[in-house]
This record gives sequence, C-alpha cells and structure tokens, in this order.
Amino acid sequence: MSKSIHSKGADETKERILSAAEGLFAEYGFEAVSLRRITTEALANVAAVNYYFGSKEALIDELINQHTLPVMKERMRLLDAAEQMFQVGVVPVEVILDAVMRPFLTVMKEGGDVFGKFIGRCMSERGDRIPAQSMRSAQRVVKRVTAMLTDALPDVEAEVLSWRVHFCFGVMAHTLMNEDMLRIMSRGESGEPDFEVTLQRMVDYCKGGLHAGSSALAQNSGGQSEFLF
Amino acid sequence: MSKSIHSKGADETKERILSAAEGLFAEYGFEAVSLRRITTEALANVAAVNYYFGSKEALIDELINQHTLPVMKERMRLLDAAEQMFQVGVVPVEVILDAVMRPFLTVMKEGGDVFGKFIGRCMSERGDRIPAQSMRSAQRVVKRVTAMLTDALPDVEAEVLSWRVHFCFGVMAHTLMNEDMLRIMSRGESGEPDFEVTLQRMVDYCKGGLHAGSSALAQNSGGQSEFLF
DNA sequence: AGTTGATTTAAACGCTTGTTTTATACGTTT
DNA sequence: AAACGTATAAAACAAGCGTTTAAATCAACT
Repeated sequence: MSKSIHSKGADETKERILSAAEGLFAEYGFEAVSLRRITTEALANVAAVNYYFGSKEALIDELINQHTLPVMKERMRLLDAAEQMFQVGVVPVEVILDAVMRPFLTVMKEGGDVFGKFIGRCMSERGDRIPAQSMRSAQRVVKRVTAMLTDALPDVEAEVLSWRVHFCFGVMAHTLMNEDMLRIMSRGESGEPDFEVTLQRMVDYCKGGLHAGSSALAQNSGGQSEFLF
Repeated sequence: MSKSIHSKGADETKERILSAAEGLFAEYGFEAVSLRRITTEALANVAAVNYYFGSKEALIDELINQHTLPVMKERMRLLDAAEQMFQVGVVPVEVILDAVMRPFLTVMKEGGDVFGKFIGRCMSERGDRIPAQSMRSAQRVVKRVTAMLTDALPDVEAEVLSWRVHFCFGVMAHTLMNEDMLRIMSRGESGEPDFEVTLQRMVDYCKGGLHAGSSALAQNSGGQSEFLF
C-alpha cells in the first residue's frame, strides 16, 4: 500500500527530476528547457515527468511552491521574533529588512547557486502563472512589511513608502538574478561567497533609500503591488 | 536601384514586423513567441522575417540595439552636460542618477508601455547573447557612472560603491519590468502615468541608498559588473 | 511591351516539442 | 507460485517550431 514500501527507486527518480529541472530552468529559462533535456540529465525517461507531475506546467508549479513557501514562512517567523523583541518600541528598519532578506540568502547558501537564479526566472518569466498559494504567501509578506515600515518611518508618506518598498524588492531581485556577481564580488577569507557581507550591503543600502529625505510632490494613493519576492 | 523607389510596401512591412515583435516579445518573452505569431500580427508572411532579418536571432538583436543604443547615447549626453555645468565642483549624486534614469523614462513615455517590459526581457532572458555593440555601450555607461559617483562620494569605499551602483540599476530594472505598477501607482492629473514623479522617487531612493552610513567590514575588491541597463 | 529586380506568397522542409500509449520489468502481497 | 499495482521503458502522437524553396506578384525601368 504505502508508497515507500512498494516503490522501487520511485521517490529518488522524482527527486532527481526536480533537482535537474531546477538547475536547468535556472540556467536557461522555463520555455527554453525541454522535458527531454531534463529527463536526460536526471537519468529518467521522458514519460516520467508526466507520470509524476502530470505536465511540465505542474512540475514548474511544484518547484516554485517548494522554494517560495519556506522562504515566506521564515520571513514571517523572523518578523514575529522582531516584534517580540521590540514590544516596547518600534521595530527598526534594518531589522525588518534583515528579516525579509536573510531567509533568501540562507536558502541560497544551503541550496547552492541555482536557487537565486531560479527565483529570478520566476519573477521575470512568470509575472502571472505563479501558483496561487505562493502568490498569496508573498502578498501577505509584502503587506506586513509595508505595515511595519509605516510604523518605523512615520515621516514617510504612504505612497512614497510603497514605492520604496517596491524598490527594496527590486534591489534584492536584481542581486539574485545576477547572482554570479554576488559570487564574484563578495568572498570571505575561504574564497566562498560571504553572504553575511552581501546581506549587510543590501540592508544598508535599502535602509538609506527608505530613510531618504522626502522631497517634492505628493501624489494620489497607489494600488497593491504584485511581485513575487 | 534605390530601395525607396523600387520597393512596394517594403519598409512598411519591416516596420510592422519590428513593432509587432517588440510588443509580443515584451509581453510573452523571446522563446515563447513564434515567428508565425509575429507575422500574423504584422499582417505579413512567415518568410518575411528571414527575408528581412535573416533569422529570428537577428531580429531580436536588431530590436535590442534599436532600443539600447539611443538610451545609452542620451545618458552620455546628459552626463557630459552635467560635467560641463559643474566644472568647478563635483557633479552631485542626484544629477548623475537623473542622467542615468531620465533617458529611460523618456523613451518609455514616447514609446508606449512596451519598452520597459522589452528591456526587462532582455535583461532576464538574455544574460548573455546581448549584441556586442549594446553590451559595450552599456558597460561604458556603468564605468563612467561609477567613476563620477566615486568623486561625488569620496567617503564610500570602492567596493561598497560598486555594490550600490549595482543596486541602483536593480531599482530601475525592477521598476521597468513591473511597469504595470508604474502605471497604477503614479498618475498625474490627466490620469496618464506621471513619469516625472516616478523619476523623482527613484532618484531620491537611490541617492539615499548611495549615501547610506557606511557600516561594518571592508572586503576585497570586486570585478566589473555585466548587466545591460 | 517586356525585362528586371525586389517583394510577397504558399507550400514544404526537417526537427523538436509536450503528451499519450503500449508494453515490460519489478517488488510486494495473497 | 500467481496476482497485483507501481515504476520504467520505448515508441508513436499530433502540433508547432525556424527555416528554405520556388513560384507568383508588383512597380519601375529600358
């Protein structure tokens, strides 16, 4: 009955497909990579993808969810912890930014160099077609971050702030997509990329941007943003 | 002899193809859009693409160059003007940022809502494979901007600065790719997107980020960046 | 009027795509 | 040992791809 008893190398094959697909999608994009290329690299048959996932689309969705949800969950956890720690006052901007950006780099550190590029692909090639669950999860984070930053930056007008939040995600997204640069530019003594330094750089910059002396005109209010990370 | 005399609707067809291709590529990506889809929308025959451009790749290259080069040229022009104006002192950060970002929004304003998305596609789906001429042109701008910002921000360490320049381009790129948001969030009295406000927002934010209080550690020097815009 | 050369067209090329089908091999259970 | 259900495999499917070919169309020239 149970899959784990009956199966031969079942789960292993599924895992190999997911792993190969992630790397190839990250490197070449979703449209550009064929199922045959994936299954060849995964040492599996072409039909295996449809057998395990139903379709190429479903495979992509599963990959996206598998990567997105843990990051969002960890962000929420860190934001919870931050609010616990600063019950008396307001959570500082840099702590909020850290909570948003750290989970990403953590997964990146563990998951190797494909993760960032993969998410980059999702954002650029999948503006729509992001699985609903991942989409909602991301929106929840953006909403909460915006609310917390509103408290931390009472002098920044609401619409200006939502723009700046948008910019912060842009900084992160662009850094992830050109992740080769990350590996080139930030290296610790060991030669391995130093994620802590990268994180610090991003947080510093975004903090500066969020705090920037508000200038000029006030505009009408904007809608809710719809990007993934 | 001369094309303009002999041709029937020749250049018009070529133009229609370029126009249709730009819009479709921007909306759906390079791989996802077929020549048949392009030529159908352009009211032309499938063979017309290979007749006028030689191949799909060549069509894409021509589109990229056609959009990239004028922007880069205008950026250089504005940077020249800025250096002329501030011959005595140093060119302020916000002036440099304006020179880099304004040409983009200007073309976007004129060219309609496809331009931003198209460039976004180039950056995300064409990390490599950018025509050499566009690539060199972009690198020249990045190099110059970095140099000018080094003068404007003598207190910011070289490697930190190159990171922050990278972040600035990230802000711009992300804003362009999610350009729907621009149209939603910034509207002037007419209801049309107010590019001047958007520009101001980006410049303010990036200026704040570039000026951010330098914290923490110093790292070894980084390589030259390789993104397009 | 007829030739020329550029433009357009329809049809076919070979190839790859995602998916489905059919059959075989395997481990477990009865 | 026979039956069962999962997993793998090879082959075929229709559809679509970029590209090429060859014939038709058209405007302008001799």
